[in-house]
Amino acid sequence: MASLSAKENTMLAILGILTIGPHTGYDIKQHMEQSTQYFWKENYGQIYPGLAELLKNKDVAVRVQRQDGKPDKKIYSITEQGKQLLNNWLSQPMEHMVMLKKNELLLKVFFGSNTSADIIIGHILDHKKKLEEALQIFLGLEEWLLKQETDDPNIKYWLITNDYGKRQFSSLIHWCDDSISLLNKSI
Amino acid sequence: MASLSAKENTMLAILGILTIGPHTGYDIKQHMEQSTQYFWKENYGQIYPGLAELLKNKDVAVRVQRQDGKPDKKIYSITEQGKQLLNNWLSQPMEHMVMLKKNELLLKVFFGSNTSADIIIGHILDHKKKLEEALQIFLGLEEWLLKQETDDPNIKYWLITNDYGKRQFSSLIHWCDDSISLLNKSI
DNA sequence: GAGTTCATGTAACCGGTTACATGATTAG
DNA sequence: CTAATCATGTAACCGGTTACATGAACTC
Repeated sequence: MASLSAKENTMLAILGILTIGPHTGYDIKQHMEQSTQYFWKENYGQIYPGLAELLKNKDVAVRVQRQDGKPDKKIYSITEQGKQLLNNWLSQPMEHMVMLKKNELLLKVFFGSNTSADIIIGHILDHKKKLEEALQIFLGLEEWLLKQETDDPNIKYWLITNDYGKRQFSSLIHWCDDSISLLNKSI
Repeated sequence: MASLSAKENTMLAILGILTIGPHTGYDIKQHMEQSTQYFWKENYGQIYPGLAELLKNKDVAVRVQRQDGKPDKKIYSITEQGKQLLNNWLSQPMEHMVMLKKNELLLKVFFGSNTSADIIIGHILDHKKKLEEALQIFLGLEEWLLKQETDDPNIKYWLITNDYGKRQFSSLIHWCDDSISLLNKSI
């Protein structure tokens, strides 16, 4: 079980997807876009080299499926060793700080006194619209997850991660409303 | 008013800080760590080159203050042209998506079925502790802001950005509690 | 005909982070 | 005696994003 350093989390995210079932590199990206997209996403520039290194370390295995007209499919699956690696990573504590992503909206609001309140209100309204659209996706996903077989041990965890986004976005929609009325009051 | 491209937001963040008053590069970092740290932070590797380019474009001006024992202080202030640039940026719409930062905690929770519930509960508890500490900072900052002169037009905007963090973190603390009890139920 | 989907992969670019270099003063 | 603070700046590293290359099949 060689250490991974560097692109570590990328590779663990790939390994995680492979616990669900065998995937091609292409599939992995598609899968992430449907499930983990709002907190984790990789692009091909990371996935293909990541898979190559996982293969080199024997944490995954490949089966090549011939196709014509398209490049051959390389279907990857997780090995026992890969499962151990994932398991070890899962139990490792994280020293990540609680820090938000760089947020351009907040940067503009923070310096809002340098322009008119209406402009800031406009930005917040735009943001609210996007939050509401995103919230719909979480609600749709929740509904879908609740319909699935209850004996799949993943469902519980997937509902929890979905709930994280749901709550966060709901509270931010309220922030938009309250901030707008606060700014309107003082015009 | 030359276009900035690239490191654009970094430079606008610097310009924004300079609307509050003249600052050295060193001060700007300190200032960001106290005020915008949870949604915007730059390091010297960006601030010093950023200031150099802003100076080249005449969006800021410098005054050098001799010091002995330390490098001379370069005190930057925003020019009229810089104010126009900032103002223009403030009114520009953003096409940022609503997307969270890559979140290692959620990645582990998402793949939680590959380990024991206790381990995931442990991670969530660790996270909760950090959220609570961060929330205290927001509450402290809010208290301080409310004590300031009410005629400073910045205060209102700073309270709003602070509130963003406050709400987000509060709702996530609840998520921690609810997720833990959900995971405990099924052990 | 143009654009999207499937499917692989590489190369270049670009920005953010860390480490290094310098060096006096003050606090523990 | 060590570490932190003030104060500037550069260089190297590293990872993430975008674009490119290839090419058949299918949809609009």
